[in-house]
Amino acid sequence: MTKKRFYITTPIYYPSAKLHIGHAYCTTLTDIFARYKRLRGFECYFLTGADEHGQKIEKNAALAGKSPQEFVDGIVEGFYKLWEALHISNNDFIRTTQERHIKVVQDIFSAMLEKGDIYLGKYKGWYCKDCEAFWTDTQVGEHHLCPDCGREVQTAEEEAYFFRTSNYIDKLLKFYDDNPKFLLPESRKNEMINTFIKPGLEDLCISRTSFSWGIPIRENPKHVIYVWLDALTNYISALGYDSDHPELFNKFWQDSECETIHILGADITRFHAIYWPMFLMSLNLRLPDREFVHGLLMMKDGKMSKSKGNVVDPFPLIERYGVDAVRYYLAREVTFGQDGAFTPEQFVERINVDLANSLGNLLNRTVSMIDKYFEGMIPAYQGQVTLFDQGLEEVAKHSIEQYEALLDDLKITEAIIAANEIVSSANKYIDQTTPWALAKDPAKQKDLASVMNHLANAIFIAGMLLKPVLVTASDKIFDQLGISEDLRKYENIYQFGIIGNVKVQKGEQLFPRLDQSVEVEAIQAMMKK
RNA sequence: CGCGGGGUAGAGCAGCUCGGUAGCUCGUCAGGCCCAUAACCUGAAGGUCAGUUGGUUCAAAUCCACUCCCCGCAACCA
Repeated sequence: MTKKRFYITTPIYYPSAKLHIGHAYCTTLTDIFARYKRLRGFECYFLTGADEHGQKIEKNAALAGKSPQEFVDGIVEGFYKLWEALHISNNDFIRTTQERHIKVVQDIFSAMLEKGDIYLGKYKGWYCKDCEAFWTDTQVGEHHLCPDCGREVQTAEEEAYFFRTSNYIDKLLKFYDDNPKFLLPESRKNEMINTFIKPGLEDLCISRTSFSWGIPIRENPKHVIYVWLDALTNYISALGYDSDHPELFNKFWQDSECETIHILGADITRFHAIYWPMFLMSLNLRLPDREFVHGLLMMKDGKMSKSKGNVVDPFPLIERYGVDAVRYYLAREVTFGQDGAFTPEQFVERINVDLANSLGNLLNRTVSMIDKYFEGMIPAYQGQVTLFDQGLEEVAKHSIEQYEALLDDLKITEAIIAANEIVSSANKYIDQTTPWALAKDPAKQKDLASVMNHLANAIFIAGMLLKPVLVTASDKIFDQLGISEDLRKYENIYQFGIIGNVKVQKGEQLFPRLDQSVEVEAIQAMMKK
């Protein structure tokens, strides 16, 4: 069942405005999974990117007095910076305006047209003359007003190409049945079937003539490809599908030994779970193994939106609290797969409780004691000496097992909780073994040595399990424990006691405790900007 | 009857898939410890799990039905 290679993707984000913490959420969680797989020695190809076409971009660019390309270039520059700040380890970044992508989309269109899966029809919708834009029923609302300019809209129709979904509905339903783990959480599958397929799936409109910022259709250049056939194709065009260099595509997409995983938000589930498999069927390509739908990070007063002025920009958070704290918060606070809310109070509390009080303080007190009692030298492992040694080792073993099973299943939040069990058990272990008392008794030196060794090893394991999240702090932990480069390998956590006979190197506090009221105010100030 | 998610101690959440002592973090109170980042450890108070609803069962937070309330989506805002 376990595959040896992984291909994991985020959606490609729309560069009509700056990214907010919701984008950071999705990308960070995907990154954690990619790093985890690589840490365990698997090849993992991680893709993210930008979806740069469409009317909204065309319009925003005009407003900014730029060409669409100049406009998106500027915004995408911000994407790069954010991913760099978050230490996102993507292997590639696809932009739908790149030549490598455009050609593939045009070829795919041609192939589907020839095959008869695409036909020319009429698109009917609400049209705003002033904005020269089509809108959907829900966008115009009961009063049929343009969501942009507020003027009244009229029904209108234009010539457009459609993808014939009827050819693939039965195949798709069978695919769902044959692959129960394709779409997770499972409730999403029912939603797809009940909401969209059962009532009668409409054909998908895939071209427009009302604007020009898009990939032109070769066979009929007054049309540009509209959204999803363009956007979804990124997952394979980035790998070199339909190019002179299909090596990555063969290795990470077509090879059944590679597990392909799309991470996406609930709002675009339909496109990924219904149309994308259909497109791939039409092209006779392999389908993704898993699509994982994550929840939305909401603000206390509802969904993040510019009009509410409650958008959280991740940059100042990273600047003030560090990349590890922000990544940790995103992964731990909200259960991956469910909706959650961002609040400054919870942000500060999470970091203080888990990172400062538990993990940071544990490292600090351990290193201090090793300094004090053994002149900085971690004693060698000598088996289970004190009454509590076995218990701690068992917790570590259990945590590792849990962590791996959960993370393999994309249960990232739960996996972190499993890793944290080692930390809290170690803190308790200190109180149980009372090393300061052992230190006063010459007959208890062996016990004391064992306690210090167990603590160092427990912290090593916790640090390793958290490494996909704490991209800089884990190495700082290992530095303080004096663990050499060649010992910093994931497989070493299976051998409790491997750390020993090395000199610790006390450093700065890993995560200084934050002042709740000061920091909450600071974050609130960031949100107002 | 559009679709989905949710209503569990003062706050924020887990548990519900596979029914059977209601768990975690913060806060509060009491104690311990002194290695440590006023951190760490122990204990206590506080909830009968939206519904003075119906059903299944020896037994329901957990399954079924109904009702009420909140949120998201509704065919380009992760």
